[in-house]
Amino acid sequence: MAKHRLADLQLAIMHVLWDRGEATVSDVQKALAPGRPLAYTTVGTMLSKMEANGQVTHRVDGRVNVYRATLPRETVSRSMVSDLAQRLCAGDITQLVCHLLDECDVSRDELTALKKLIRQKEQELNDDK
Amino acid sequence: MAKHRLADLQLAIMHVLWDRGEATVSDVQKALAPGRPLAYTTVGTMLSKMEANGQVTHRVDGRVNVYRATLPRETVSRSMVSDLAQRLCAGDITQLVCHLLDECDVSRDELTALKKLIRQKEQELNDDK
DNA sequence: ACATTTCTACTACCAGGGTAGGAGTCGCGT
DNA sequence: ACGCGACTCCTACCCTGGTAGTAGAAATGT
Repeated sequence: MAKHRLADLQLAIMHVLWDRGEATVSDVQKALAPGRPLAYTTVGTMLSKMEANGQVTHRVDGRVNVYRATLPRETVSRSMVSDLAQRLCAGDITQLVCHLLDECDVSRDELTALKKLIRQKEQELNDDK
Repeated sequence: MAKHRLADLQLAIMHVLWDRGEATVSDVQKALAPGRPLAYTTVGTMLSKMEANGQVTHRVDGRVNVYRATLPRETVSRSMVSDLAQRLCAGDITQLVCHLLDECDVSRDELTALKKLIRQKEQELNDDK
């Protein structure tokens, strides 16, 4: 599978696009503004570059461009996570999760959710074979 | 905590350094060669840049430079993982692990190891409060 | 009708990663 | 003594992300 490695700002923009389905430059700028105030043109430029990279497309609506992500969130997330897993610990998932649990403080609920997730995965393994 | 975001080649180099403790340019080059053949000077240049970034140091041994990572593997791993977690799903660990399990195919053993990990983490949570 | 806002499009610039060539040095084998 | 190989150092490029200014068009308010 292709590696969709998005940089910082690009990822932030994608999140906006994913959240709303479509967005204009100014939509994106406003959405990013708290925590990341950028010039209007900065956002526009980035969106153009991203279109050149094939990460987004736009359609014209009147005189504004409306952008849309070309890839679903899931695809990108998975790709980036597994990419990091490869580069960081040669695909050793256990180790990665270990770091994750160590670094961020996980709540009890999250742990419970994780356990459920794992059981589910085990189930799938059993079904497959 | 500081964000130690290492790029591709940088990470690959760090792995070599972490594995052997110390290494010369040619050590690194040779270690990288299968799968990533690079000019001797390329490796040297990168190492210099990394020294400028504070990621490695070197000591002089005779007429060769011997490089060493300034940060332990664990620190970098944790930092990069949690960094990605932030950027990708606003710190939602569960979701991240979910992607991880979906993308890479996990073995039964890994699942078992993960379960153990989680139980351990739950224990810690209990002890703390 | 004119000034103001709102957009797009184009251009520019810097930083950092990635890659490598050339110059000069030092030691070693023959 | 000399050439060769191994090294370091410096310089140079290209690409991409990130940031923004300027020009010009189009809608909008008054």
